Amino acid sequence: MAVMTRWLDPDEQRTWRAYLAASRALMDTLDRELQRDAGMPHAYYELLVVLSESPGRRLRMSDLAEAAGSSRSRLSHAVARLEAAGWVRREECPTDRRGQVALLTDEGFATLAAAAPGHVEGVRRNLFDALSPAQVDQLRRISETLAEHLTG
Amino acid sequence: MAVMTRWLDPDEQRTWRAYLAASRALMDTLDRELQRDAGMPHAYYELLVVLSESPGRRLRMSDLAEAAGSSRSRLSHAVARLEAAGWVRREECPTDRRGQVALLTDEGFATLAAAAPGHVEGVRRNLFDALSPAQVDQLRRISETLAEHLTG
DNA sequence: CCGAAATAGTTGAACGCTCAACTAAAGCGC
DNA sequence: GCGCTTTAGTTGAGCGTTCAACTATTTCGG
Repeated sequence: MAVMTRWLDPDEQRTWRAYLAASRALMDTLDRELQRDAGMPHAYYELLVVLSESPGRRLRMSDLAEAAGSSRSRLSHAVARLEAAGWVRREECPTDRRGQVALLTDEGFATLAAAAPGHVEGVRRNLFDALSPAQVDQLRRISETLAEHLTG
Repeated sequence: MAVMTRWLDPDEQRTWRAYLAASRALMDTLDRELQRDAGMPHAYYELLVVLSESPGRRLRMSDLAEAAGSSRSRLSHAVARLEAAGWVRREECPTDRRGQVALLTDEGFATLAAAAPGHVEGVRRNLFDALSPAQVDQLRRISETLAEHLTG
């Protein structure tokens, strides 16, 4: 059964290629800055942010994985690294003996607090400074739609 | 010298988090699909696309790196893999004895041709189908601005 | 020309992610 | 209560990327 491929039209092509170039450049830049200034990749920074905003600075592994859009395996490996760095600790979950709770340490919080200003500056410089307020609004709507479409 | 951090306002926060969630979900999905259907990550697919569109299906390593937004090191490793898979060959550059030319093989072209319809469908399903034509246009302008801002 | 600096590309180690396989504990059906 | 299935999380192998160090060639200043 030969189904015709709906190829991308020229506008879609341009959009897709520009999107790829921009998002790769943006994430590469932020990742490099964060690695240089805080000694961690952006994905780890995000985990610390989520933990820092959770009540008691702690979260079940599954909840942390979901909040960060991470697979369980990825999170296990990541938390192992973060624990080795002294930024996160694991504790047994009191209500489910299968469970583990990841907990941001004071040292982890301090590291995050030290890294945050530089990182926010980076996000500003590399993303928001280049866009008009209207474009920021458009990007928010587009991203929320896509996130919903992809994960919801 | 204490410089106040220009923190993100709530709208920027929302935008940034939605963008992160969406772009990660999108690339993860496309990467998984391409790995499953074509046995290669998205980054390698992009390299084959660039080569397939170049005159003689060949490009200097540096030019390929730039066209794909890749570091030289990344490209060296990638081309080594692609060569082992039989999809790319390396040749000496006739005009510069330091240089190498990467060349898409017939087998590489066939693999790309086989993978393309499924991948394009994936891009459509996961990206364009969720957006209105106006949003596609907005995303194109935003991405082109950002790509320019980040690399230009 | 000649030496210094720039450019092209590769390499290996360290690290992060994916995938599949695994252990252990809940939950569910009857 | 007793299996069966589902859920929580970990593990190790394999792969892709980064970074710094390295070789080889070319370019440029004088």
